[in-house]
Amino acid sequence: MADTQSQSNNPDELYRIRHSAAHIMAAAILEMFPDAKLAIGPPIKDGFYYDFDLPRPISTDDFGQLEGRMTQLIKQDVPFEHEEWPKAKAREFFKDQPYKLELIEGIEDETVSIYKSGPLVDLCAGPHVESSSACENFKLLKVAGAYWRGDENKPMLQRIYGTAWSTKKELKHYLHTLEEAKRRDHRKMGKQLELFGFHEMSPGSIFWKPRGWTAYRQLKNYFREIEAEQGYEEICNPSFYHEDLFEQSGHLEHYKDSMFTMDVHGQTYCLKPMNCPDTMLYFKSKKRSYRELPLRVAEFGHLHRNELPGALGGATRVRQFVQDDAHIFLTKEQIFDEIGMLLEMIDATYGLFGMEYEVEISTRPDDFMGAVELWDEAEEGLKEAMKEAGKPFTINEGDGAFYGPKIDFQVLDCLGRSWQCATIQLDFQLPLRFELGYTGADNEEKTPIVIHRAIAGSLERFFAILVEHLAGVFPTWMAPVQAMVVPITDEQNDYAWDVADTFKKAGIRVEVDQRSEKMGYKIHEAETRKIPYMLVVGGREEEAGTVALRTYREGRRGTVPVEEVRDEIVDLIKNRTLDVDVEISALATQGEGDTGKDMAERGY
RNA sequence: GCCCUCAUAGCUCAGUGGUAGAGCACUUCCAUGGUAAGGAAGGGGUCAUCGGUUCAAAUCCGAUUGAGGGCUCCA
Repeated sequence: MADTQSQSNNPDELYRIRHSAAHIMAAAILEMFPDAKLAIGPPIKDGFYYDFDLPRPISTDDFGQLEGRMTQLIKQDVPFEHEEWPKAKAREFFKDQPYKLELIEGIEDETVSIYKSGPLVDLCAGPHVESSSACENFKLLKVAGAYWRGDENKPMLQRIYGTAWSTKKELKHYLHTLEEAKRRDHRKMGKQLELFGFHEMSPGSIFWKPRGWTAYRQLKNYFREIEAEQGYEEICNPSFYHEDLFEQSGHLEHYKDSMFTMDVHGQTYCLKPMNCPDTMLYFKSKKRSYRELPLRVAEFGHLHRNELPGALGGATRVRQFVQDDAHIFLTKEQIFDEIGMLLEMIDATYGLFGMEYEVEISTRPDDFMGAVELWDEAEEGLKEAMKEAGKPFTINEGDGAFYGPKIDFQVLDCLGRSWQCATIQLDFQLPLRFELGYTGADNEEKTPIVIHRAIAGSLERFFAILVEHLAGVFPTWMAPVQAMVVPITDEQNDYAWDVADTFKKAGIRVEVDQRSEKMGYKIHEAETRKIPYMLVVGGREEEAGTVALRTYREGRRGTVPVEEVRDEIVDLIKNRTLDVDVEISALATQGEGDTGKDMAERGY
C-alpha cells in the first residue's frame, strides 16, 4: 500500500527494483562466502530479503562490507539477462545448491527460468530491472533467522532484510519513517511517560503504572459507555475453569498447547484463553425467549494464553490481556441490523483517534460446518450491511473460519502501518456445542446464532498502537493528568490549590506542582510529560482570579478566567475531542501482517 | 520452540584481564525565580543469575533467566 502512494513510480517498478536488489545482495554474499547456499530472495512490502545458508553467523557488522560490494556491482551497471534452461542443465549447474535443486523439482514446466546478473546466475521467475544501476537506492536493515520454506522442521537459514526505492528521496523518507517508528515505540514511551512496565517475574504481562492505568481506564470506560448506549449488558465471569468447559467448546482439542493448565485436587483446570465458552454458560443460565434477542453480552475478562517465549513482544504480544469482547445472540434475520450497529461503533471508535481502516469479509471455507443456506444468508447479510454503511471492502473467498464468516478490520496508524484490530465473527457452531436454545414466538425451541465481536481487540495492544499512533500525546479526555497548575512562587500555592479544587469539582484530573523550583523547570517537566493543560498562576493571576494558560498543543494562550478554562476542558472530555495533531505520513513502514509470504510464493 | 544480538545505578549509556564512571532522576541546603532544565553538596551498583578459566573477571568461556530482531504460531 505504501508503494502505490510513492510519487514517482508504479508498484511493478518497485517490485523489480527490490527483486533485483535481492539478487545483487546474493551476488555480493557469494563473493564474501563462495560456499554460501542460496535459498530464496523475494521482494516484500517496502523492501526485499534473501535467505542464505552461510558458514558463519552474519551480523550487522558485516553490512558495511556487504553494502560496499553491492554498490560496486551496481556501479558496474551489470545487465539482468533472462534465459530458459532445460531442467537437466539447471540441475547440473546448481548441483552444489541444494535449495535451488529442491526448487527445480517443484517446478512443473520442462524448462526453468534463469536470470544472470554479473557473477550471479540464479533460478528465478523474475521480472527484473534492465540493469543493476536501477537499484542504487538501497540499504540493508537487519539479519534474522528463518526456516527453509517456513517449516520449523527444516533447517534454519540466515535472512538478510533490506529496503530499496527508485529515488534517493523515497529511500530517505522511508528510513526516516523507520526512525520515527523507533522513536515512538510504545515500550520506550511506556517507560518515559511512566505508563507501564514489564518484569521478569511475569514475562509477557504488563505492569500498569498509575499514569498508564488512568489512561487505560478512560479507554475502557469509553467502550463501556458506548456498549451501554447500544443495549449491551456486562458480565464478569471467573478466569479459571475445569477443562470440561473447553472440551465442550472445542478449544481444548485444537489449542491445548496455548492454554495454561494446572492440577487442582486431581482435576485439571485451565485459565480461560477467551470469553466465549463462559458467556455461553451465562446464556444458558436461564430459559431464554425470542423477545430477548438480540442479547448483547460484554465481558472484559482477563485472558491468558501460553505464548511461546520467543513470540512475546512488548504490549502487542502478551500472555495476559483483556479484550473489549462481546457476544451477541440473535436470529439470522437480525444479522443485517446488528452488523450495521457494529459498523457505526467501529467507525466512531477509530474516528476518535483519527485512524483510517480497511475492511475484509471472509466467506465460507471448504471445511465449513453447518447448512449452506445459513452461510449464504449470513454472508449476504454481512455484505448488505457493509454496502448500506457505504464502506468499501474486499472479499477473501473461502477464508472464513469453519464455524462462520467474518469481517476483519485493519486499522492504519499515522505511519501507514496496518494492524488487525476489530473483528466481527459469525458463529453457527458454538450454540450447537452448548445446546443453546430460546423459545420462539411460535413456542418452538430454536437455536440462536452467536456473533463474536471486538473493536479494539486486546485493550493492551490497542493502547500500545494508540501510544505509537499519537506519539504518546493523548487527547485530553484520555490524558493521565489533564491539567497541571504551576505556581510561580510559593506565595501562590494556596491560590493554586483553589484553582485545582475548581477543576477537581468538575471531574478534571489536575495536579499542583508546588515544588520550590523555577517555573521554567516545572513547565519543562509538564511538557515532557505531555500534559495537555498547564495553568501558570502568579501574583497577577491570583489578584484577578485567572490563570496564564499554556497548552501542549498550542503553547501560550494568555490570561483566561479559571471557569473558562474549566469549561473548555470539561467540554473536551465530554465530547472526547481529538485535540492532538496527528500527522499522517504518506509512506508506510513495516507493520505486522504483511511479511511478504505471498510474494515469496510468487517469485523466488 | 528455533536462529542471531543484547543485559553495568531508577533512566540513558561510557568502561574489552588489575579491586566501578557520566548525565538525568533522587536527598539536603542556598535561591522565590513570569513560560522547555538556577547553584552547591550528598546518597545509590555482588556489573542479570549460576558455574568455569586465571595470581586476578564487568571484561574470556559455558549454562540459566529476561529483553530485542526475525522464523513458526497467533482460536
